[in-house]
Amino acid sequence: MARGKVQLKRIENPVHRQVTFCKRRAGLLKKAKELSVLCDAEIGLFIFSAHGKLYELATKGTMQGLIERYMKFSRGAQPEAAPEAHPLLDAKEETNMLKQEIQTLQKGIRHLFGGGNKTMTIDELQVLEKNLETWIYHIRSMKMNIMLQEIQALKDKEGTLKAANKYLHDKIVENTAISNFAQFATDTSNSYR
Amino acid sequence: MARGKVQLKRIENPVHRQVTFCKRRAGLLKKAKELSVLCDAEIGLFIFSAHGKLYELATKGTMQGLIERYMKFSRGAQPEAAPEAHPLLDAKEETNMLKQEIQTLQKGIRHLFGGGNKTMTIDELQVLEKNLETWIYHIRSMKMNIMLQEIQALKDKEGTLKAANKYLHDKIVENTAISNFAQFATDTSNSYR
DNA sequence: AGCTATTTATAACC
DNA sequence: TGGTTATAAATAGCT
Repeated sequence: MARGKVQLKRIENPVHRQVTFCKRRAGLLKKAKELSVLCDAEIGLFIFSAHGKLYELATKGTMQGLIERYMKFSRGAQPEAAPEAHPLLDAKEETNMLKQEIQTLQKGIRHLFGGGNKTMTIDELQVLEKNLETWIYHIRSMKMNIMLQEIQALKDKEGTLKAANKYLHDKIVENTAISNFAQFATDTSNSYR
Repeated sequence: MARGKVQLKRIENPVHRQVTFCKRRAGLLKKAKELSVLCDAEIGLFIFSAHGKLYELATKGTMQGLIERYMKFSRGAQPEAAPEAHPLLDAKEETNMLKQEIQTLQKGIRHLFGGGNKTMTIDELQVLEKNLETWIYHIRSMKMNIMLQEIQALKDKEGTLKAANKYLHDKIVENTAISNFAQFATDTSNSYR
C-alpha cells in the first residue's frame, strides 16, 4: 500500500513477512473494533500466526460467548431466537458446508493457476484429476437417480390422470346415454301424446 | 476516512450506518484475507450485524475447524501440542492445504451419498458437475504443460547425450587409429628386426 | 521502532 | 445496492 504495490501472495522474505504481519495484524484488529463501534456490530476475530501464536478480539463479552452465538446461528441457519434443536436441518447444513468447501477449493485452484505455481507434481495432478472424475461420476449418479425418480413420479401421475380421464370419459358416455335415453323417452312420450 | 474524518462512535443515522457497515465489512474481510495470504496466518472472523445477520470468514478449512483450534489453544493456553515440521515446507504448503481440502470434500460428498440426502437439487448438482469439469480441464492443461516441459527436457538431454556420444565415438575412432598406427609401427619395427 | 511516499479504503454524494 | 471522487488511513520500503 505504500512505496510499492502489494502482491497478493505469501511474502517469502521471513523478516518482511513478520514485520508485515505485526503491522497488518494491528490494522486489522483496529478496523474490526471500528466497525463494531461505528455500526453496532458484534465481531469475533482470531488470528493464528504462522508460528502458532494467537491474537484475538471479541467486541462483546468473551470470545467463548461469541463462538456460542456463532455456533447456534450457523447450525440453525435460521432463528437465533429459537434455539431449539433442529435435527432435520443437518442435511442442509452439510450441503452448505460443502458449498463453502467447494468455493475454497475453487479459489485454491484458481490461485494455483494464477500464481504460476509449480509445486504440484504430475503425480499429484493425476490423483486430483482422478478424484474429480470420481466426484463427477457420483454426481452424475445422483442426477440420474433424481431424474429417474422424477420420471417415475411423472409416470405415476400419468397413470393417475389416464385413469381419471377414463373415468370421466365413461361418465360422459354414460351421461350421454342417459341423456339420449331421456331424449328418446321424451320423444317417445311426445309421440304418444 | 474520506471526505470527512471519522468519529469513533456509533453512527446515529441508520442509513449511513447501514452503508458504512456494508463497505467496512467488505474492507475488513478483504484485509483479513490479505493478512492470511501475505503472512501465512490462519484467521477466523465472524461479524453479526446489528440486525443479527452473520458474515464470516475462515481462511483455512472451515470455521468449525478454526474454532476447535481456537478452543484447544485458549483452553490450554499452551503453544499447540505438536506443530509439525513447518519451516522448509513453504513450497509444498499450498499443495498440502489443497489436498486436505480435497479430502474434506470427498468425505462430505461420500456422506451425502451415504445419508440418502435430498437437499441438493438437480440444479445444484448441475453447477457442481460443471465446476468439477472445469477443474479437470485446468488440471489436464497443467498436466499437459508439465509433460510438454518434460518432453522438451528429454529432447534436450537426448541432444546432449548424442553430442557426447559422437564425441566419445570420435575419440574411440581416433584412439583406434592411433592404436592401429602403434600396432603398425610395432609390426613394422618387428619386421625390421 | 519511526518516517514518508504511495497505495488503499472509504465518506459523501449520485 | 452499485458507481465516483476527494480525502483520510494504512502501510511498504527504508533507516
